[in-house]
Formats: sequence, structure tokens, C-alpha cells
Amino acid sequence: MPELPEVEVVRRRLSALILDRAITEVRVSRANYAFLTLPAQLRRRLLGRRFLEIKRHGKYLLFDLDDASRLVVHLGMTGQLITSHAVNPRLYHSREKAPNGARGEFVPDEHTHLSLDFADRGAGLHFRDTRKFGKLLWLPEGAEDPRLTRLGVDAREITATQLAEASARRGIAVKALLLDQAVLAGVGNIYADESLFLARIAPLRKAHSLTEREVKVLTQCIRRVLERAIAKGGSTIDDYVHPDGSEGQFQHSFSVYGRDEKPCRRCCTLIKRVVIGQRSSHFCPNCQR
DNA sequence: ATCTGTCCCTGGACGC
DNA sequence: TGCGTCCAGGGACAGA
Repeated sequence: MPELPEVEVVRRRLSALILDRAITEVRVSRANYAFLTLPAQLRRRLLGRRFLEIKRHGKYLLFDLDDASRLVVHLGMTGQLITSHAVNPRLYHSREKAPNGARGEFVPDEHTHLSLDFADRGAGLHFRDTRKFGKLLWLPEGAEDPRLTRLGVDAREITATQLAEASARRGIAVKALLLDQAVLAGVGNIYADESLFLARIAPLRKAHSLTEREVKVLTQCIRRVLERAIAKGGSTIDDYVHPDGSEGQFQHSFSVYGRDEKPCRRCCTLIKRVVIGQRSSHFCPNCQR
């Protein structure tokens, strides 16, 4: 489940690989839930262009093209952006074996929705997404999309003032507030749980019940957790891999996420799991108040 | 304006 | 072994 750190790592690594290379071929799958821009149009818009820069806002990747249009990509739950050199069993359907054993090229399968070739015959790029919660959208020059305009400040840059302002008038659980992309963009289930643990705040606390001090601490903890995760290449749990097929390592540093019924790393109390806003939340009942 | 519940999708876990 | 059922989750949307 790619969140801000995973998307940022993909952004950085892809930037080093695909910028300023002319797109010579575009292969698209049949229209499906992931295509906000229809496959044929997407192909037409990308063919012959080159990417000048990759930006990110929250969990969205923004690929700026040389005609001032833009390709918007969201990885959803299971989206992957990988080069044709990527090797990892996570890139294949469970029924299949990785072609050519461990050292093959990536072979597009039924979950590969977009593939790009580049002029210099270096690595190609593939977008793969089994559950199709990811999104592909092409925007002409200057065009806006509510998906992007509705986003709050990028979570790496959230300030205590902004978080305080948002929480003051919200009666929802603080965990649900952190997941609200209109408040701060990029935090998902993993990093919301990890941030709240670090800040020692219980996820079920009402947002407007937080003290000024707590909001300040939470702000710092969100930023700290995100930076640590980026430094470790993000978290690989089910599907997330780097563009070259390698894996993130932050999953080994989780304090609470996915650790229900395991002892808290701080106090040994068993980590609990509750459902907040249809999402599972993990916390230490002793450390987090 | 804010909040809650439902839905999209598919592989994996689990029970029988 | 093989089937059915449930669950995970980001975000859009409908309805309260």
C-alpha cells in the first residue's frame, strides 16, 4: 500500500532513469477501472513526448511532459512502476513463475496496464496494478483536476499551525483526520498508526480534544516517521517494490502497524487492533493516551 | 460543512 | 485438493 514515502522513493528513482528520453512506443491494456483517460487517448498523448520532471503531491505522481501536459499516476493499493529490468517474484501473478528464473526481464502480464519504450533502448517503464485501485490520468496544459486541487498540504511539510486548525473543528478520531487527504496529503494507514505511536496519542482520541502541545508533537512525529521511511526506501509488505524491483526496508521498523497481539517495543503491553473509519488501526493501549 | 457507509478490485487466508 | 467466503485498503460518492 504505497503512501507518501513509497511514492517519494519511486519519484526519486524514476527521475534518475526516465527523464529527457523520448517515448518511442506506448502499449496499453484494455480500458479498465484504472484508466481515467482512455487507453487509446493516453497512448496518443504520450507517444513521441518526453518527461521533463516528476513531481509528487501526497500519493500522486505528476509526470510533466515536454508539451506542458501532464501524466498523473496514483498507485492505489497495489500499483507498481517498474523498469523492464526489474526482477522480483512480487511482480508476477502467483500462478506464474518469474520468467527465465531469477534473472529475466520483466514480462508484462494481464495486470500491466501501461508500458513505455524509450529512444535510447535503455530500460522501459511499466505500470502494473492487480487491484486497479491505481489511477492513470492525462491532463492538458493548465488543466486542473479535483483529485489534485482538493488535496491538503503535502504531509512532509505540514506545520503544527495547519494541523491545529484542521483538528480544532473536527469531531472525528485523530486517526481518521490523519487519513483525510484534504487535510494533509500522503499519510495512509501505516504511517498514521506509526506517527500516533511515536506521538503517544491514542488513535480514537477526538481530533478537537488534542492539546496544543499534542498537536505540536504529532506534527513533528508525522514528519519524522515519513523521513525515516523515505530513508529506508519505504515499506514493502505485499506489492510495493522500487522501480528496479528491489524492496523497501521500513517494514522491519514498524512499532505498531500489523503488530496486533505482539508486545509493544517500548513497554511490552500487547498491541491492540481496532477499526476506525473502516480501516484497521494498531496502537499500544499503555503508551498511547 | 461534516460525517458515515458503500462500493470499486483481486489475491490470499481460512474453514470445511 | 477444491471450493466458498471473507478481508485488505485509497478514495469517490451518496445520503444523513
